[in-house]
Amino acid sequence: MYVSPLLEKEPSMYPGSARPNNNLPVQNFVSAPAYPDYLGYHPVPGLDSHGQAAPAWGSHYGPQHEDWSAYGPGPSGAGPAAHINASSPGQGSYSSADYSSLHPAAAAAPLPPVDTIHAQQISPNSQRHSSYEWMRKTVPTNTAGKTRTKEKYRVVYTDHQRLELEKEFHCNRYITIRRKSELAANLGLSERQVKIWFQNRRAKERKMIKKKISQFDGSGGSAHSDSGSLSPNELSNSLFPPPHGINGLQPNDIHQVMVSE
DNA sequence: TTGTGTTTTACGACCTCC
DNA sequence: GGAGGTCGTAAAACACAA
Repeated sequence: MYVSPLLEKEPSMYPGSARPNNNLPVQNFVSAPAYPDYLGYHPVPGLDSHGQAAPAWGSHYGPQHEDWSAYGPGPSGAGPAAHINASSPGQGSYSSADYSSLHPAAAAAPLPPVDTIHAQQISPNSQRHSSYEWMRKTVPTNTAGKTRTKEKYRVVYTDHQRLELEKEFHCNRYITIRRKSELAANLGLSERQVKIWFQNRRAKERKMIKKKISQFDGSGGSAHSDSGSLSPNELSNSLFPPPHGINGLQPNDIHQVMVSE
């Protein structure tokens, strides 16, 4: 089973969904290859003993999405994030400058060389890291995971939690029951939280696709012809079809079967 | 410092599938 | 009926401009 080496180091980091003190040893993220660009994240087949080896991005879910580019430019050096990134090379930004789901060719292109990734990762380009500031340490003052129905409206997930969730999302848009359990256990989140995170993450992706499409439409770009008469939702669904068979095989499982054979 | 806009968690309503 | 899906929304967290 895939357990991040990082997670193994902190199996009980966060009881419940509690926001831990931000004394997270994020420096340890060096083992997370480098996420300046999720194109650079290739799931290692051996990482997941139950065959969760992530498929090539586009195999089941279509090409990667432009939103990965949103993870860059990362807080690499400036601003409040600097203090952690300086010591956590593995926590670079998720920048993917050229990446766009609307450009399948980009997804089909070979992965950028490591040097490129590294160059992006350490790029000082950090003018706007607001939206993706999650790479940095954030507010720590929560106690145990509290929700709207409890004492506190919401918690802020740690960088570590988000990173691992993003990694999983990068591999698979839809998480399997097993992986959900594993992630929840490893990250100190509830399975419900993991599920909702994925739901929200997909929603975010759809939103970004929609936005992208509207931009194309607005600019009268020829790209419109590619999606033809597809609505944003249709396009999104065609790229990332929802799984069928909730408790049965999901796309991930199907892939697992294919891989294992 | 404050106002504003965006992003992030979390939930409810409703739907589909088994 | 229960699980998970999307969609819409609330509100906290956050960044940034004035």
